[in-house]
Amino acid sequence: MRKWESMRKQIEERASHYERKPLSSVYRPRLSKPEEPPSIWKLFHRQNQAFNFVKSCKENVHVFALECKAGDGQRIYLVTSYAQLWFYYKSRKTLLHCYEVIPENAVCKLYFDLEFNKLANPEADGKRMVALLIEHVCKALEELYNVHCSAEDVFNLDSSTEEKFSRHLIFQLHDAAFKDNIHVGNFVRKILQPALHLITQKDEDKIPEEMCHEASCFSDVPLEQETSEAWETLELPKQHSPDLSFLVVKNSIGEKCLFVDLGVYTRNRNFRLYQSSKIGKCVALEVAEDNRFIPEQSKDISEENQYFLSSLVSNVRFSDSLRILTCDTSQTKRKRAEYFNSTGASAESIEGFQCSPYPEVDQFVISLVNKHAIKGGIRRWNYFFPEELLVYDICKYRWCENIGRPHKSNNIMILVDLKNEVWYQKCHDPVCKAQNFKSNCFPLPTEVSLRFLLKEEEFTSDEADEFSNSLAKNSQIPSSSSLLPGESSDADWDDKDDACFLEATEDAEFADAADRSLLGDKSAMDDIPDELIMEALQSS
DNA sequence: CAGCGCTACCACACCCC
DNA sequence: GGTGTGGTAGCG
Repeated sequence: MRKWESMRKQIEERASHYERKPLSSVYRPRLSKPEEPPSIWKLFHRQNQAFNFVKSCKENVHVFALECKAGDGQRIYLVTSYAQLWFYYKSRKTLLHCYEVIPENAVCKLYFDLEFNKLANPEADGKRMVALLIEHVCKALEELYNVHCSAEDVFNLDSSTEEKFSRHLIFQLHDAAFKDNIHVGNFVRKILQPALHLITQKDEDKIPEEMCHEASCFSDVPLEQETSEAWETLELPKQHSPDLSFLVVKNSIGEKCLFVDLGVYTRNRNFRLYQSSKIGKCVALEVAEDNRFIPEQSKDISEENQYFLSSLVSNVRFSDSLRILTCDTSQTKRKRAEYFNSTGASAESIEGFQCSPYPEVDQFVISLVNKHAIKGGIRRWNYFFPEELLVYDICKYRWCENIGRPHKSNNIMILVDLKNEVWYQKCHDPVCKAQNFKSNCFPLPTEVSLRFLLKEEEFTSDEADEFSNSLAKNSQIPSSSSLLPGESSDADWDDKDDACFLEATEDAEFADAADRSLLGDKSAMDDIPDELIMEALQSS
C-alpha cells in the first residue's frame, strides 16, 4: 500500500518534470579533483530523492530538512555528514531552522517532545513535570527492559517562549536503543496509558486515583480501542498504577491534553536540531537550565559538537554490546499471530514478518543460512542508518566461522554492510563476543546489491542510469569555481541530455552552487544567510 | 513550479434490531 | 443507532 502510494507520487513528479523540461540536450560531465577531501552537500526537493542519494553514497551521510519560507511548512532536504553539517552550522549565521529526519526503520534513541501553554496552565511547574516524567520513564525502562538510567542520561533541551513551555528530551542510554521511532512511540504510549485515561475520561471532575486500581503499572491497558486484550509480552510485578496526573495540561482552548506530544513518532519525522529555531520564531533549542546530561570530553571534538551529536535521535552506531529495544502494539502482535496461524505452525514461518526493507538482501541471508540440510531463518533484523548496516539475528543455523562448527546454544548474526557491499558473521556466544570476533568479509552477490538498489528505489530503467551516474559522481567534490549561488546560469540547466538525469543533476547543481559559496571562502561564508541557499534553489 | 505522514473528522453505505 | 469505509482538512 505504501509502496503503491510512493510509486504513484514518483510517477506524478516525473510527469510534471517532463512537462516542465520536455526537451533534452547534451550532458556535460563535471571535472573532479580526487586530491580534495570528500565533501557531500546536496539539496533535494523531495525526501525520497535525498534518501536515494544517501543510499548511493559510501560516506556516512544523513538527511536533514531545511524550512524554506515562513507560512507553509515547505521544506527542502539536505544530504551531508554530521561533521560537515556541524562545520557550517556551528556559527549559527546560516542554516537556521534545520531538522533531523529520523529515518523510518532505523535504530534510534528514546526522545520526547514536551510542551504546554503557560497562559492556559498558570499553575504548571514545567521543570518539576520534566523531572517527574524522567523518573517515570527511567522506572519503566528498568521494569520493561532492565535498562538502567537516570536524569544524568537525559539530554534536556529548552525551546520555551513567553507563551509556551517547550522541551526536547533525548535519552542517552548506555548500550541500548530502540528498533525505530515507531517502537519508541509504542513504548511512550504504553507507559503513558494511565495519563491518557485521565484525559479521555468523560467526567471532567473525576479524581485521578479512580483509575489506579490494582492495574499493573505498564500492562493491562492496551493501546487503541481493544479493551479486553491485555499485554502479554512482558511480565511485570503487580503494583499500583503510578499517578501521572502531573502530565495532564490544558491546551489553548481549555481542553485536557498531555504534556507529552504523542504526534512525533511517525515515519521520517522531522525533529528540530539543537540550536535551530522554527522559521517564524527566533527561539532555538538550547541546553536547559535543569539539564543534567554532560557528554564525554574529547580531544578532537568540541563540547558543543558533542552536545550536537548527542541531540541527534538517529545517531546510534552498531556495537556488539548494544541492545535493541522493541515495543509492538497489540495490533501488530495480532497480525503476526494471524500470519503465524495462517502459514502453518512452524517457527520459521514467522520470518514472514521479519522482512527488512530490503527483501533481496533478506533472501540472500536466508540462502546463507540454509546449508548442510539446516533450515535457518531470520529471527529479527535491525538497521543502523549511520553505517547502513543490516544486522540479522539468525535462528536454527548456528555455524560459526570462529570455532569452525555450529554453536550448541548460541545464535549467530549475519551483518550486511550495504555501503561496502559485503557481509560477515558475528555471534552471540559470550566467548566469541569477548574476542570481538568478526568473520572475514565476503562480497554481496552483485545481483543482490544492484537489484536491491534498483527495486527498492522503484527506479525505472532510465532512472537506473541516473542512479549509476550519481554513483559515478559520488566522489565528486565541489568545483573551486567562484560562481556564486545566484550566478549559476540557466545555460547549465539546458545542457543535460537525459531527461531522467535532470532531477538528480538539478539538485546536485543547486547543491554545488550552495556548496561553492559555503566551501569557497571562509569569511564569505559568514555572510551567507539562509535566503541565499534558497536563492540558489530558485535560480533554475 | 516543488514537503511529509499522519489522525481526526465527516459523509455515506450498509446492516441489524 | 451501530459499524465499516473512503476521502480530506489540518496538525506536528
